[in-house]
Amino acid sequence: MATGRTERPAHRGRGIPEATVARLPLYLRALSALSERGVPTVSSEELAAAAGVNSAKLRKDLSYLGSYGTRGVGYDVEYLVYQISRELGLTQDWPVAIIGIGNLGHALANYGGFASRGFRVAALLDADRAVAGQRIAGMVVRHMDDLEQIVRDDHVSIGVITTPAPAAQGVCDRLVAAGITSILNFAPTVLSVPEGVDVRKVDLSIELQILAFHEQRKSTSDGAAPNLPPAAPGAAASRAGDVGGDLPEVMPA
Amino acid sequence: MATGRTERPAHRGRGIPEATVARLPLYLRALSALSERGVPTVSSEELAAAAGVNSAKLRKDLSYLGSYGTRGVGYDVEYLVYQISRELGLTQDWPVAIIGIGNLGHALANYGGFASRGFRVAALLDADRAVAGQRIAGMVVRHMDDLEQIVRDDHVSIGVITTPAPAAQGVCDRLVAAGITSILNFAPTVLSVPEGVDVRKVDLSIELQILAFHEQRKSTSDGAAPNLPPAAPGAAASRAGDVGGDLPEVMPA
DNA sequence: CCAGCTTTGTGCACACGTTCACAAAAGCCT
DNA sequence: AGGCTTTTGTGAACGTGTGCACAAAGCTGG
Repeated sequence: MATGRTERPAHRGRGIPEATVARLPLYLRALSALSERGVPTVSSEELAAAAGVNSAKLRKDLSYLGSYGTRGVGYDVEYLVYQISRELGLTQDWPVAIIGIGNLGHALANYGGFASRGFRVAALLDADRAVAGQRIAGMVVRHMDDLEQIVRDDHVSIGVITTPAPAAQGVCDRLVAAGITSILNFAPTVLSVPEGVDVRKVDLSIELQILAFHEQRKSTSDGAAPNLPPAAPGAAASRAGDVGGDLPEVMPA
Repeated sequence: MATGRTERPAHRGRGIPEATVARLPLYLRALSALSERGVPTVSSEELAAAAGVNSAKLRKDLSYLGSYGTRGVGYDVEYLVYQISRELGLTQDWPVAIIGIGNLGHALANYGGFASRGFRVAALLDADRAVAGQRIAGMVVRHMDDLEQIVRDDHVSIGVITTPAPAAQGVCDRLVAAGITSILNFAPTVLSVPEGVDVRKVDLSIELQILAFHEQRKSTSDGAAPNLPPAAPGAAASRAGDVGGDLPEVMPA
């Protein structure tokens, strides 16, 4: 969505659909597991099951990468691991900086899943001078003042923001100014960035709210009557007067 | 996707598109900020900017909830906060259990964002008896043995899995057996669940890989030549023999 | 009470994503 | 060598999501 290349005819040649890109890591993980078990080849049906998608989708996804795979046999596991890794850019090193060493930043610094697949935690930073200087996961936490220098010297290419929400935009701006063009944001805020910078968001609270929505649906449709009379259309207008009233408690009655 | 109601004509009446549901929490957050600043009304243009979406999309999203909003004026902030909250099911209490108190589970237990909006951490569980019994975030960690009883007694409705990957499916199965139908999974595994159970996945490693993909694109299209000669079609077949070779290092040459 | 301005709600067209279903390719067995 | 089986790769139909553009609705000022 942030990647608005002007001239993209379709997805012929080098254009892989965004939805496909988002699934490649899933396939890669399943393939890695097969590889470790020494499985030499896998069919689209088996791999799809392992990745939790349907097989037609998997085949179409893989077809964007090229015509790997052998009809009547399946896909060579090792070869496909390599092709997907290369496509995702995992054959190179991606130094990552984590900014904001609170509970979450601390956990991420220690998180094993980070280290695998070319992602290397190159630096930990915090704005609090009491935190900077501490050793975490074998690294010394640096102070925010050194951000620009660290990005430059360590060739940091991805910034992970785990600060409190109010600080996130400021940190983001500094990262962008320092040349970072890929940001993973854990702070519950919308970050605004210039064209060409990719931001991905991980938001716990949003995920829970989506779950709650579906959960509510389940319980209201199973037996209990939907807890709202459709509230005559036009109610918004007739009610627009009582601004400032504590509607949340009043309306539902 | 998991919600496969047989008869859903379109989105008239009570059917809100999934994409819209995913954005409602965003709007809600923006609205809450406005509410705290005492702003009484907001236009679709302003709210859209605050939520980082375009205004037509926002209006269409809100129109699924009903015809709140007043032409020529905008939306009443408080009223809309309430309507979205109700639609998402946030007017009720959602007790959450966190299973797996490692780095991440520990961080989540202390995470403030959890507590807001009706989500309440009702229990922390771990399979390790050395962890069970510890006090974290003011709660005593319970042992996995008590899972079923805790779910029942505390009316837990959402399970958060923060165990290592190999343990996740087993925990998931026990949660489902105990009656949980909403799961937030942080373990890097595909969980298989019966129909009717919703699973949402938060996967750090996948997000990083997607960023890496785009980052790679940026650098290869800026100047440097694409680092692969298209590798004659049919190569997969001719190469299918050398299984077991360390292709990853060999192929790129 | 009317004219003009603002802003919502939505019909429509288009883009993107998913799934079906099948021809083409490859291996295998007799 | 030829037919049978398996499985890929993809054309085509369908469904979902996005964005434009505008009519309808409401407010305000004269």
